[in-house]
Amino acid sequence: MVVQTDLFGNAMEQPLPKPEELEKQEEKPAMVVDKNINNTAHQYVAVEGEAAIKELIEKLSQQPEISFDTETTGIDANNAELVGLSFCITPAEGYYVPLPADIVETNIVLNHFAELFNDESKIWIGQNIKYDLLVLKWYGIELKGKVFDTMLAHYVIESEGRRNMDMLSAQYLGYQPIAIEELIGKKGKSQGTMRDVELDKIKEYAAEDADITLQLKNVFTPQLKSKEVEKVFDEVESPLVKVLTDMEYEGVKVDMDFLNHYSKELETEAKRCEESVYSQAGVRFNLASPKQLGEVLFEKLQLDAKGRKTKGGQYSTGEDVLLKLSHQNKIVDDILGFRELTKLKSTYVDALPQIINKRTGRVHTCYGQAIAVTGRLSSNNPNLQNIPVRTERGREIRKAFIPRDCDHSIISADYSQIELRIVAAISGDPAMCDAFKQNKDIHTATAAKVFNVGEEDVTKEMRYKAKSVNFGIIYGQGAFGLAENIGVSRTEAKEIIDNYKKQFANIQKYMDESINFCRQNGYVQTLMGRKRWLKDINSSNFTVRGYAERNAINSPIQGTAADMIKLAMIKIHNEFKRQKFRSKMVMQVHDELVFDAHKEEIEMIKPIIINCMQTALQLPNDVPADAEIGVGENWLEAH
DNA sequence: CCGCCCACGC
DNA sequence: GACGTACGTGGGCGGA
Repeated sequence: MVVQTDLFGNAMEQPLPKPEELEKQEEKPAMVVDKNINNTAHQYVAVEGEAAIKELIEKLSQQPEISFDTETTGIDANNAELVGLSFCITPAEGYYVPLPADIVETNIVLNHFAELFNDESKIWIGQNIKYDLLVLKWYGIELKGKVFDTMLAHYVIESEGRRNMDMLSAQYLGYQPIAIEELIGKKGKSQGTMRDVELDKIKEYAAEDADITLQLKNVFTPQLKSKEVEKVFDEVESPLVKVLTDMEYEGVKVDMDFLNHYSKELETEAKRCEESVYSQAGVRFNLASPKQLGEVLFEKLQLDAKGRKTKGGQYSTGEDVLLKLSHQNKIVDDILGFRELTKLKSTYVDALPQIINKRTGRVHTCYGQAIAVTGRLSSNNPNLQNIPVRTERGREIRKAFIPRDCDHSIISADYSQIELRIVAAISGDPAMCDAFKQNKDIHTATAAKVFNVGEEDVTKEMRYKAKSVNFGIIYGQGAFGLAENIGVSRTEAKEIIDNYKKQFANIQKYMDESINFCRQNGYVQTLMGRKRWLKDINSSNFTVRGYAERNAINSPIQGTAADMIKLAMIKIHNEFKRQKFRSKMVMQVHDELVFDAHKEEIEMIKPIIINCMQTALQLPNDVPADAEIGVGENWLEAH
């Protein structure tokens, strides 16, 4: 890379691109993609009429494993209509069952499949099968057997990168599938739906999908074994699919009136901040534009001669930069106020009501199960994993997440300090393990060690600093970052860190071992054997290697926490089903689970939730996992 | 339409 | 002297 320097050869203050952007070249196995539907032998059959359908079902019922796919009218599973089903049990042979637009007629056809779908011994193979399960669930259909999701198989084999079917097919089969644009047109307003595609075309497309999925399954199965990721695939990701399907189906109720009211309040306050900024600046501009704001602050008002620049060449106007200017000019308070208020309004308060499902009056997030490289879930439409909690005005938004009716309450259960407990357990550090076994406040215990005082003499300041160090440890933070974070000199920060490493010697050892393991094996892994491959771990580039090293430290910690809560979710889901509770698990926020709980069941499910969370995954060195639980009439109250 | 900047969570 | 805290999603801006 080229380092930007000034006239004297000094590096300029300019953030570097993220290390992963530096070495973009992908080292994908070069497979020639020369196959497609036109040059590949195949037999795809449209199956219509009761007799033919029953004959197909008879054939399918003989098979232990069935690849299948749904064709629908849209990508939102909570609103999509079924257009057809495709099946494949032998490569290059596929079946497509069209379903009529008339819902009554469709249900008649689907009824024929009831017995097949109810067969607990079947394994259903799909690509992103959660989508299909969710669509079917809206039709009252539940597949009782196990699932094999090729997307999830690829996720545990290689957690980085994208994995849509077209890419997987090209990369692993050398086969270019029919593009969906050929059927419904290019993305945009004029795009049609699968409902309008003539049978001959949709038959080829749909059956091809099921066929490719089966072939991918055959490629991935031996790789799961050779890469030794069967455990996390079989015990974590595969059983989680149905849990997430049910959670997405349930959704969560959102108080629209509350949000609409709150929106007006935020509007008024934001306006006041905005006007105040303009009058202080002596000029009107678009305050929502960082570019314009930067010019006003650093050129017109001359707030700071050496304003930091972003990599786009603009003045940086992030919160940390502005806070350092706040002593120079009171305008900063109003700018930050405006930022907070408009962020809350546009991203949450105004967005959530728009995304409420008309059928259910609830929001149905979609969990990404094969996105985050560490093994965490992601959430979108809406993202329920970044609902504000830090500020007073932000927290208010949590009041909008409410139980389904007055017979229900919200329960929230969260792991306490789970990542630090994992650090203690994996490193086997005796001081830290003991602190958790004795259920001490970990940051106070850390502070006592680092500052060499009795626990009863730990001040708020010391605890705060120790908490920052603990946090930094998880992310492989250095002295610079710590100093920046807690507002001390780099020298003092370095002293704190050095003392920390002395007091918790095994943690340093763990970090070194993690990096060494990665250097030798090319990957790091979680307790469940979830792997992350770090190709840059031996890079000669300091920045690139440092990034990989931090990931080598952080990924097993964050990933083990992800394994643990996923296992807890599976346990809880199974137990709720077994006992036929009306209460439902409705959200996951990394270390927290939220329930729409029937009031009559609260006292029964509370110990079940806590117990499942605490025992989901036994940590080494007998470090206990601890979970806290609360009940309320909204998400904020339950916390 | 897409990249950038910023900000929210854990 | 450089380096500079992990993982995500999304809104608004501004240029193509």
